[in-house]
Amino acid sequence: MSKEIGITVKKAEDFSEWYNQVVLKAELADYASAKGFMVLRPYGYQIWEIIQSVLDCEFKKLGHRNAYFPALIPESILKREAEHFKGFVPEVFWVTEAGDNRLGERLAVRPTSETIAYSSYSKWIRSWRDLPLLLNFWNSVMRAEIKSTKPFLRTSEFLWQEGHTAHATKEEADEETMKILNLYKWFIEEYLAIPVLAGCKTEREKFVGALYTTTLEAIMPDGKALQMGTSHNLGQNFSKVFEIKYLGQDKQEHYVWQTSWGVSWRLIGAVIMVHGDDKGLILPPKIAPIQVVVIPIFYKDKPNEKLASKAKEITTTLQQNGIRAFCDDREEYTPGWKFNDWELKGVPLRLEIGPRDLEKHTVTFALRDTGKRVEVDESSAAERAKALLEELQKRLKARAESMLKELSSTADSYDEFKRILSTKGGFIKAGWCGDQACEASIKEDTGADIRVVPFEGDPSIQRCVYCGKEAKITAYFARAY
RNA sequence: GGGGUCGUCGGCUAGUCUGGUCUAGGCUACAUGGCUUGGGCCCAUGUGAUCGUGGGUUCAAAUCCCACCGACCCCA
Repeated sequence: MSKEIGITVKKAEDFSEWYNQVVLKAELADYASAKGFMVLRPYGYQIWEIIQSVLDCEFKKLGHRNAYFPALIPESILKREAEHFKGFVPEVFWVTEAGDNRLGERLAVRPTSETIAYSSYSKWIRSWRDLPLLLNFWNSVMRAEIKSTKPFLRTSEFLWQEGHTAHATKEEADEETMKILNLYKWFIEEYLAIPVLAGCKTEREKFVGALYTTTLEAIMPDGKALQMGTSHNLGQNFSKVFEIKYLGQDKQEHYVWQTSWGVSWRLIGAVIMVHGDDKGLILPPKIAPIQVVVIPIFYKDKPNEKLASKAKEITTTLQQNGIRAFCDDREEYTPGWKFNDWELKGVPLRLEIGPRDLEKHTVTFALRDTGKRVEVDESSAAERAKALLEELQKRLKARAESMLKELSSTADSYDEFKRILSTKGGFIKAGWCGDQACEASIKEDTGADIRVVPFEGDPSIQRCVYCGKEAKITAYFARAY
C-alpha cells in the first residue's frame, strides 16, 4: 500500500494530524492563499449542498423564506447595539477604501447579519399583520481568526445559514427558538448520525445581544466538545435599538420579539471527526454525495464490454431507485486502487461486479464501516443497497452514541473533575452554584467551560463543583473547539 | 493569551549543522506507450523546483544573519 496517498497516521494516535490529512486527502477542502481561509472543494461542497437542501426544505415547511443581505455593514449600523458590537469587534474585517478613495465611513465585512438585517426590518414591519417575519439567509460570514485555524472548525470565513425572525410576543419567539433547536437536533442526529446534548448557554457564554441562547453540543473522539448549532431568543434587545415596532390589534405600538439561529459548515468537520477511521472518511449515507460506488472488475480476455454495460445498467437502476450512485469505470486504475480511493473519500457502500458475478447474475457489496462483503442477486441490488445504507446509517449513529456515553462523566468533587479532564476529557456533568466567578475560575483553571445547561436539571446533584455551595444548576462542562 | 516545530517539483522528502560539480537527488503523483485489473500491478520514456517572500554577509547562499509571510502542534 502506498503511504503517500492514504492516511499515514492512526486516528487514535495523532488525532489532529489525522483530521488534517482526511480533509486534504479526501479532497474536501484545501488551504487558501490568505491566512485563515479555506477552499471548499467540489466533494466538500456537494456535502454542504445536501445539508443545505435538507435544512432549506425544512425551514420552508415551517414558513421561512430566503433572502440575501449585503456582505458589508456600515460601522454606524454595526455599532448600534453596544454589547453586540463589543462582542464582535475584535474579529471584524474592515473595508476602508474604494478604489483610490478613502471611504467616509468604514464598512464592516459581516461577522453575522443581525444589525444589517434589522435596519431593514424596521422599515418593513408596521402592523401586527406583518408578523411573524420569518427569514433565512444562506451566506458566508467573516470573523478574523488570528490564531489556530482548522479546516471547517475555525476559519476566517465560513458558510452557514442564519435565520432571523420577528414575532409579536415573547412566547412566540420562545416557541420559534425551540422549534429551530429541535429541527437542528433532529437533522444532526438523523442525517449526520451524531448525538447531541441540548440546552442553554450560560450568561457568560450566550450570544452577545441575546436574551438567551440555546445550543446543541456534540463530543469529538479526542474528548473535546463541538458546538453544532445555536438558536437565540434575542428578546427586544435589537428591536429597541433598531426601532422595529408594530401597531397591534390593541392599537398600541409594540417592539417585536426576535430570534436568530444558525448552523455552519462546521457540521462537516464534526462528521469527519466522529465517523472517520484509519482509512479516511466515513460519510453517513444520508449526506454522502456518492452513496454507492459501482466498480466493474475487468479482466483480459473476458467479456469486458458486457461487464461495462452491466455496471452502467446497475448504476442507472440504483439511481432510478433514488440512490446517489456513481460508476467508476476508469480503465487506468486497478480495482484495488479504486477501493482504497473511495474508502478514503468515505463512500458508504461499494458495489463490485466482475466476471464471476456476471456468470452468477450477482453483485458484491462491500460496507465502508465494517469492511464486510455481501453477495446478492443482481435483480435485488437496488433494494438491498437501500437496506444496507439504512443499516449503515444506524450503525454509525449507534457507534457515535456509545462514544458519547463513554465520554460522559459525572464529577462530585473538583479533584475528580480535574482528574477526568486530564485523562479522557469529554462532558462532565457537575453542579454549579450559578455564580459567574466560579464559572470563570474553572475556565481559567482547567480550560473547560460550561458547554450546556440541560433543560432538565439533575436533582441528585446538590453542590457546586467549585465552591461547594448549593448547586442551583446542573451543567455539562468540557474543553471545546 | 503563552510556548514550540516547520517551509525545497502537485504531495512526501534528501541536501542546511560544516557555504563551493547542487547544472538541487529520490519516492509518489502526472503525461505518453505497452502490460495488467476481485485490495493502492509492472516496464519504458517524459513533464514538473523563482529552494515561502524581501533584504543582508560573501568571490560564491537552499545552506549563515535579519525582517516579514504562511502552515502545523502543545499549553492556558
